[in-house]
Amino acid sequence: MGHSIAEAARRSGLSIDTLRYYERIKLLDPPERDAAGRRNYSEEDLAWLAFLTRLRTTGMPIRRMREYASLRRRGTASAGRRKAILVEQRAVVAERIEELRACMDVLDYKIGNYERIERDASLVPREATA
Amino acid sequence: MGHSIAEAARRSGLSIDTLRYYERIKLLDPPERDAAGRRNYSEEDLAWLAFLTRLRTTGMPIRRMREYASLRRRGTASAGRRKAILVEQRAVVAERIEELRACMDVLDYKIGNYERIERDASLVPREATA
DNA sequence: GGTTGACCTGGAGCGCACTCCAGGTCGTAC
DNA sequence: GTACGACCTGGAGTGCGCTCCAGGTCAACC
Repeated sequence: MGHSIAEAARRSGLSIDTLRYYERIKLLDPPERDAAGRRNYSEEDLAWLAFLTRLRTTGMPIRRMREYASLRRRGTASAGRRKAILVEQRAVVAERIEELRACMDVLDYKIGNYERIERDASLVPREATA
Repeated sequence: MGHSIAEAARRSGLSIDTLRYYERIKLLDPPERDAAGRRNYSEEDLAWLAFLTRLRTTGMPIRRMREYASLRRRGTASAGRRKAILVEQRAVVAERIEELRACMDVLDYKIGNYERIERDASLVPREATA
């Protein structure tokens, strides 16, 4: 019923190697194994994986994700600490978005400059041939 | 008149080591030197450096920045190629912002869950003592 | 029963972007 | 004239997040 590592990789967008690596470093709890010792990921495993990849996308370092993962293992008592981590990360993301927006403005300005150069370049011949 | 490496570092927010490293890998043209062989950064050097750090903030890999830097050295003829790089990077940034926004929604959802847990936790005792 | 292919393990290797270090040279302040 | 601090060089080292590899097991299909 569960999912092979190949399928978990496909669904999460991570490589098979990365899945095993995440398990080694305790980001992922070891999934069930079938009779032959092959990993068998549950839907819950995949949901957790999906959340991890979100955290990764926000730029959260693995160290911090491990901290979150270990708190999760401790159950409800750690909910406050976990929430604090997410709230902090939310602030990090908000700031990052602002940074990127500022950089985008600079890019737009520079791109505008290049467009002006192009217009000038196409103007000169026109004047020359007028 | 120029700026020492310490001051260039302070103004750019990079470390002295990073400035020398950028020069080694040809991101930065070698600045002037004073009589004693010490680097002397011009305003123009600092402006270029400021732009580089913007590109870095957008997540552009050094490899690509080097490409841009080398085009710049070739002068006006390379303007089209340089513009193309910036336009592409603009798209990268726009996409990244969208990704981050999506992740922020997930974070908000999760944070909301934790808040619900907190409310429930403070509700139970109230009911118990009622 | 042999081949194939997906999976397993432990461990080495890699690319990136720095960061640090040893050992040396200058110029200024005492 | 010497102590100090800022700078210099070439090269080694670091931390992160994977990624790859050798050598092996196992189940299924021909």
